[in-house]
Amino acid sequence: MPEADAARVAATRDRLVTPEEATRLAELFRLLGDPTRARLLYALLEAGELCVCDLADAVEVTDTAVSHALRLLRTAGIVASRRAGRTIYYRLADAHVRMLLDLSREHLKETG
Amino acid sequence: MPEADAARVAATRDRLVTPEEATRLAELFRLLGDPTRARLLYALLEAGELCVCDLADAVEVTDTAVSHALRLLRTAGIVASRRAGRTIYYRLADAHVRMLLDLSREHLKETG
DNA sequence: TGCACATATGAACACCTCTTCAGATGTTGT
DNA sequence: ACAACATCTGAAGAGGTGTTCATATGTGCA
Repeated sequence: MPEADAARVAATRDRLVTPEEATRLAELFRLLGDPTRARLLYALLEAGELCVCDLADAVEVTDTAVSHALRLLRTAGIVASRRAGRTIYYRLADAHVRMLLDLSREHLKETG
Repeated sequence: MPEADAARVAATRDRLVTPEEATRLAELFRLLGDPTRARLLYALLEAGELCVCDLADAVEVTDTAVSHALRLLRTAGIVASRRAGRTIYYRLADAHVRMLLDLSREHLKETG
């Protein structure tokens, strides 16, 4: 039996996905897996920051539906918000989300 | 109907993914957004290749459920299969899928 | 050919999700 | 304080989804 390589062992353990983690990952994907929410997110990817009414306009759904959708995305940490007077601006929460959206677009482009 | 920043909305809508593309992207994410399917995919990410019965064992669901899940993933081009006798081995379809699964894990790790 | 095995399929049902409607909350300007 | 505005919230119904059960297909071996 070869000697244990601590770094490699740690790296290997990192790769293991527990049922709980998989469930949380599924939850993340599930939130992206709705046409309205997906369009909202890609709108934010392009625009950087938009308020609810602009998002409703861009995606062509009622502001109520947008508000409901954004609440799910916000509580999941996928988007973040900032208040300016009575309007509230939303943006993608972090670089990982942006990369995720970009990468999946690549996938679609190359696989048809 | 709330007021909207017309110029910004127009500029965003121009570069925006089309509703059709967003719908297809949502469809992709939706398929990843189920605990059973997610666990199957991450099992394949680790193992490389597994047959239906091994997947059922690993994820602890009936092989019928696995078969149903794999059909969705297969017709969507997320997994590919190979027959060896009466057993059928499944694997992730391409590098994009692998990157998508990896990247989302990163997101979860860093955002808690 | 006949049997056991691995996987696939179709229908049915319980469960969840998204949208809509009506109304509430919080903010700005007069 | 009031009215107009932007956003949020809760409830309810239509529609979609995943699992299960029973059965079918296809493969290898005797």
